[in-house]
Amino acid sequence: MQIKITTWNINSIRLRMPLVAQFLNVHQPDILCLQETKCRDSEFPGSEIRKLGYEYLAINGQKGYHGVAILSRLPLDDVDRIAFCEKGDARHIAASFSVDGRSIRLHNFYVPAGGDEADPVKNPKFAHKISFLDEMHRLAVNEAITENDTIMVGDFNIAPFEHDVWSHKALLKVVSHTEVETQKLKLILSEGRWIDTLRQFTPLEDKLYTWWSYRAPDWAKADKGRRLDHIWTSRSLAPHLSGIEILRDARGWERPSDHVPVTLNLNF
DNA sequence: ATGGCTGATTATATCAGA
Repeated sequence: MQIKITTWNINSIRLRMPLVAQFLNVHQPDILCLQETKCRDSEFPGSEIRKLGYEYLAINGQKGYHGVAILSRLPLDDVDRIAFCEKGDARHIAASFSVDGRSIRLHNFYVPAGGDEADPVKNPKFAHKISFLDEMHRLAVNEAITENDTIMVGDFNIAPFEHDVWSHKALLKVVSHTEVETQKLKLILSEGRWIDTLRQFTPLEDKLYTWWSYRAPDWAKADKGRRLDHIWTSRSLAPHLSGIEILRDARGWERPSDHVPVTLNLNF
């Protein structure tokens, strides 16, 4: 059987619920992981989502900022929310689902953006991002996670490789592509023996973006994108990976998010 | 031309995003 898992930074679930409904109806993922839902759990449009066939919801929201959620057609168990950096931010949610008789653990992250200046002394937001990555490292190299069927998705807010940004040279000092961030993310990737599935299916020398700034007058023409959204899997899932899709078209929808849906297909 | 825009907030300016 085939399973589709999508991650999408929605930048307000309440504002963009019509786009979510359109996406679910057309693309029919089994699981949709959202970031930047920007609302309390009590304000989350759960009944509308259930009517679309996504009966199982795991949400971790807060007022106005951040917020993550997992929408699923498959039953979800063992929901967990890790409070990274003890800030009270809603930036993580995990749940397990079953497919082909095996239990798969799914972690959904919203890594801090990190502010403007890539200096943890001058910029507390960048210090927070670094601390978050250090805590994420401890979690993601733990054998209890890496030696089991696990998927980590989300808006990691880091474009780790040269062709994950429109210009490597122009962005080396821009938060999301600085050396300290890309090295930390690559270390998690290698020490945890994760598979970076978007790059598994796209050569490193090909440009790959999932986000385009709102500020470009013509985002498609300028095409100054970055790959900030990720889907990583444990080694154990390697034989089951069948493809990825980045829905670039979604950036051109009416009142779009600045991120587009990113999907992994698995076969069991 | 990496902020030129966008979204949330008990708002009519400020913060955050990246």
